[in-house]
Amino acid sequence: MVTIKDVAKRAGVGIATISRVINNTGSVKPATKVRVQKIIDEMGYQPNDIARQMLKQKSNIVAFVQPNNTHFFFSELLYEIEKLLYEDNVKVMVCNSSEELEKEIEFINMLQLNRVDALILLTNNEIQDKVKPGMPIVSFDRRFDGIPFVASDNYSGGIMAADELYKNGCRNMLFIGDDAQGEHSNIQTEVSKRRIGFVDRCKELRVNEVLTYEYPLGDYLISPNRVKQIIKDNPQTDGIFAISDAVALAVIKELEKNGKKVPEDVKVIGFDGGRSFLNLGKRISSIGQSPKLIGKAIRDAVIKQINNQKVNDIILPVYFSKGETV
Amino acid sequence: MVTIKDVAKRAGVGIATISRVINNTGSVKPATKVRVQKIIDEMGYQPNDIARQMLKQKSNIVAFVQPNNTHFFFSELLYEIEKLLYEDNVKVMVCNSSEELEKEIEFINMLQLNRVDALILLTNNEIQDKVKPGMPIVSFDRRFDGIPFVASDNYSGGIMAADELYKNGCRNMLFIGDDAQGEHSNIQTEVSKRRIGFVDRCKELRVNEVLTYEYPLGDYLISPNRVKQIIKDNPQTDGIFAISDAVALAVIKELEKNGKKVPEDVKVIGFDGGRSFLNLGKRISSIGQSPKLIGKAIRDAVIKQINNQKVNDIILPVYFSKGETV
DNA sequence: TTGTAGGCGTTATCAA
DNA sequence: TTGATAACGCCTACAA
Repeated sequence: MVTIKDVAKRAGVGIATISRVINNTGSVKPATKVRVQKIIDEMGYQPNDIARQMLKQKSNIVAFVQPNNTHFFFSELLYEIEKLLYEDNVKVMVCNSSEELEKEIEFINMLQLNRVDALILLTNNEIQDKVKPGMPIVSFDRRFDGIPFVASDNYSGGIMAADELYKNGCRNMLFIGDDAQGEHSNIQTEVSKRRIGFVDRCKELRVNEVLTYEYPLGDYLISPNRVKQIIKDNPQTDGIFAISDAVALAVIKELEKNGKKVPEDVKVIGFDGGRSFLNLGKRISSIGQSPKLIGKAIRDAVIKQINNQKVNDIILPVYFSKGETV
Repeated sequence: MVTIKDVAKRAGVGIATISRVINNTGSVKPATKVRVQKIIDEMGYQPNDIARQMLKQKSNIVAFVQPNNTHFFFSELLYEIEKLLYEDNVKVMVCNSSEELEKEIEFINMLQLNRVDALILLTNNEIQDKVKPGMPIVSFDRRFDGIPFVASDNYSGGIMAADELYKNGCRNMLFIGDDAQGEHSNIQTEVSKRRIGFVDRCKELRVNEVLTYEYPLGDYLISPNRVKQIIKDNPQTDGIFAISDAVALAVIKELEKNGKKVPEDVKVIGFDGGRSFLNLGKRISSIGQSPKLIGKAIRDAVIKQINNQKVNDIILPVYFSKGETV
């Protein structure tokens, strides 16, 4: 490896001069500058980033901690964030937790180790006591004391879903989602507001009934058997709001397998925007959230955290994306 | 930040002793060890990783350079690799090139900067002169002089596709893929072997004709208009092999929109394994490649590179995944 | 305009 | 069994 010393020796100047040239700081005699630059180019010298990190005690790396990078929405979000942070010369480290608490803790610990400057955290686990106020963390879709967070307006999304179904004639509503957002769970993510908004609005609309089904966490894709049973138990249901597009998909498939037509007999709305489908069938109707907006908000929050500036929580708008299942 | 010096001072010993305790190296009197450990715990001391990197001149980070992390197969691959490298205490940095040459060059330059120890490279650009032999790079699906590479057995995949279509009665074959793999392109990726294997086999099978259509690179999803034209121009076609599942999807949709039934009138096979579809329609038939196998091969190659060991090129088997489009 | 030297937080070598 | 010290490569006062 060629170091700043090597260049200095060859150029017959002190290392400070080399430093001044590569960083374009201080004052250097133009002639010297040119000569040094030429030698730098000849030798192919590039300053060692680790040494710079050492000095600043900053890695210029941010960890993106998520359950699984193959979930399409996370991929979209990661894509936007990486693109934005590239402009800030901040790199993104992917960290898949597989929902495992221990892995999450290890990833968070990278902050103490100075391995990363900040953390973008997507988790469903109960780790409030691991994320101490003041840590350079941005949480998505989940509130922790003292940690800035970014989320979609899930509550409005729930309302929107109820309105759309109602507008299209549904009167027997059903919500289906996972237990992390359950009424009885002690974990309360922002995502639970999808259900709450939906139920609140259904009540206002005075629909005949509103059922909520919740399944154990970890089952990202609800099991077909469970769905089948729900359908069987509730033959009168004509409008379903699913907590995600993936769940909506499972529900629609099972409905059709059991002789119900979508949207004729039952209308279904998912959540995320219906983009996750390289799809040969009908397009799913969905409450959409924008990776671009969210990515921008997270990027801004991360940069502010790194610069020790105050960060405010941010809630971003959602929209209805009409497909063919309503 | 609490440093090794702070601990040493508090413990009334030299920093070397603290170092020995945290690394469990050298010899330390048991009593001292216990006492020091207690102080470490009390102070919440954790060794600064940047300082360690400084000393070893190693970051324990690998860059995963890809066109776009929302492509499902890349996501799957990244997932496997991250999981494996986690066990080696090596982190993965996501780098989206968006197929831009300049970004790829910048990412490759992170090796010189010591920002990453190695690079996993997925590219369609002509950058042979940027990846010099000996650089700690592992290339996927693309050969570069002096750079170890990993790929699926694309040629066999092409043969498999031809065989499956033939077996199911197709006699008028068509291949559709992008130009990076084109006969006339000067860029030759391993992926082009899908077409070559397909065409070779079709000739052996003496089918009536084999057409190959190729569209400009960058169009990951071929445009519907182009597909429509191809279909219109070739009404006799009864078997199509698409270079990817995404392209197969576009083709099938357009076929059905134009009154052709799949698989009754035309059979279609894609490439990647048909897993990328959270799908409401028929499952796509596809030549599959295994992210697990490929991930393992890449991880091994990366670790060997970091340890300056010789790495051999690796070709991994593909398989036929039957869906409902053949 | 330039060079010298100190320091960032470790680990490793060498004496004691 | 220990501690002082010299790296690792860079930036930045401070002095010249």
